[in-house]
Amino acid sequence: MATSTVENYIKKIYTLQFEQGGGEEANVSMGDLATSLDVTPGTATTMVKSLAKTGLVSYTPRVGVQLTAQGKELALLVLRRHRMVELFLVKVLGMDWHEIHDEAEALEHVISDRVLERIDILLGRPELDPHGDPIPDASGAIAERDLVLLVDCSIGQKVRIGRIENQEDTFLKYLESNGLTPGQDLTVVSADAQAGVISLEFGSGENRQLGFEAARKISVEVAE
Amino acid sequence: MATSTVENYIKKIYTLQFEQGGGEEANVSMGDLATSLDVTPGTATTMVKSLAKTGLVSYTPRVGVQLTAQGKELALLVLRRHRMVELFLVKVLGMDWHEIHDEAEALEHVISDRVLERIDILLGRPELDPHGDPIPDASGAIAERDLVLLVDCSIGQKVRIGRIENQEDTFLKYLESNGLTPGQDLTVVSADAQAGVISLEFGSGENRQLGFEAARKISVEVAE
DNA sequence: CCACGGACTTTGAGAATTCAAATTCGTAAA
DNA sequence: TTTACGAATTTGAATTCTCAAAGTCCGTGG
Repeated sequence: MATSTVENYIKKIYTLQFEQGGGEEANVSMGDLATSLDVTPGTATTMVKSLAKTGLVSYTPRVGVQLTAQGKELALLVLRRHRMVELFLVKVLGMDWHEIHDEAEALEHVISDRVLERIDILLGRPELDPHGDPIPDASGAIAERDLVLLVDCSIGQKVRIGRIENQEDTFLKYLESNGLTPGQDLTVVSADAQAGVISLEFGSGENRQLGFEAARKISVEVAE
Repeated sequence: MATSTVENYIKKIYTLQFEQGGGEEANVSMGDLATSLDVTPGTATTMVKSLAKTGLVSYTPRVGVQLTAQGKELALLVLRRHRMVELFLVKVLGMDWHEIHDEAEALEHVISDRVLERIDILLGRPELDPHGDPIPDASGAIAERDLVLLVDCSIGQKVRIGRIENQEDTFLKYLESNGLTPGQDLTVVSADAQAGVISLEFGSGENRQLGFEAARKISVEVAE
């Protein structure tokens, strides 16, 4: 079985390749990988070479890594465990939205299929984690969505918060206490490009202003 | 922080020293330790020497190991996590009593204090795990009980199942499907030393026979 | 067409954990 | 006492993961 370390590398390569990079074709550089895993470049190179030997990635020296089909499968499984655990911690254990990431980071490597399935049932086959990230299903499929940055929305659009791009603790805490969590429906009331402020209205009629800076950290689904 | 391996050694030394051995004074032999951890004796010796260096155990070559106060504290914390997780898996995730041990074995090393506290609250500050083993409280204290083997009980005694000494899957499965779980109240109706059979009565009036072999694997509290 | 700089790779080494095999210790029996 | 056996320890080596530092590759500016 894959060690925690291997799972972390594979997961990171996945997010770098598919969620921040250009998809199937994209190569993840050793530099980026090393930086985001907080190891030295030499360590990343060594590890990636060994991952390549086990068939989880394909590696071209001085170009980068890509996941193989097998690697992608593992990545999605780890992501599934991570996100399921996060949701579980919030929904079942009542933990705060902003304190769950590190817990999930540790738990994601030791959750068996059996436990995962139990949690999945308990939570009612959820599709999104508390950050709004999609949870791959047991076969590794992820529900695709069309997301745009809140800052790019035009006036009058009805939107639903999809995911939060920034995982900083203070930001999450702010959003949480202001009801700006994934799933929340909003209407863009106005946007002042000069002032850099966007105005939102909740279903309840309440209003809230957000700076462009913050509105760039929130992705939304636009209602048809 | 202690690695999983270190926690496993400390936990095993604890159970060997206190739960199967002679308590505070007892020395755990390298042989016993190695056997129950499924490593070679040389490995146990090496590891124990390094544990001694970190102050978790005191080690006398050719005599054995004992936990220091510090080691005992760690052992009780690990035991707390293990047992709490087991109970959690049964109570919250609805898993079967006999399939939880291995899961807990992995999870016990990655449960943070924060999560542990949440689970503790969710379960209502429980004192016993599903096998009937006491769960140390957050400060490491364990509720003491007076247990005797069911096989040693005399006729007419009212008893409550305290713990199951044998963790074999098939045995646990049998007990579970026959209602012989910790907490269950029973009366010893008769015992035939020649036949090696003991007869039990449930509160419901139902009766059940158990061989001495099995009755030696069940510990009970005797009602005053 | 070459030197530079930055990114990447290689190399040597160390920590943690393990095993197999050789050695040593202690004691119970002779 | 001396021996012999079983238990424990030591030794040498492998695995996995890591770092620091030295070496290599390659696109860019001159």
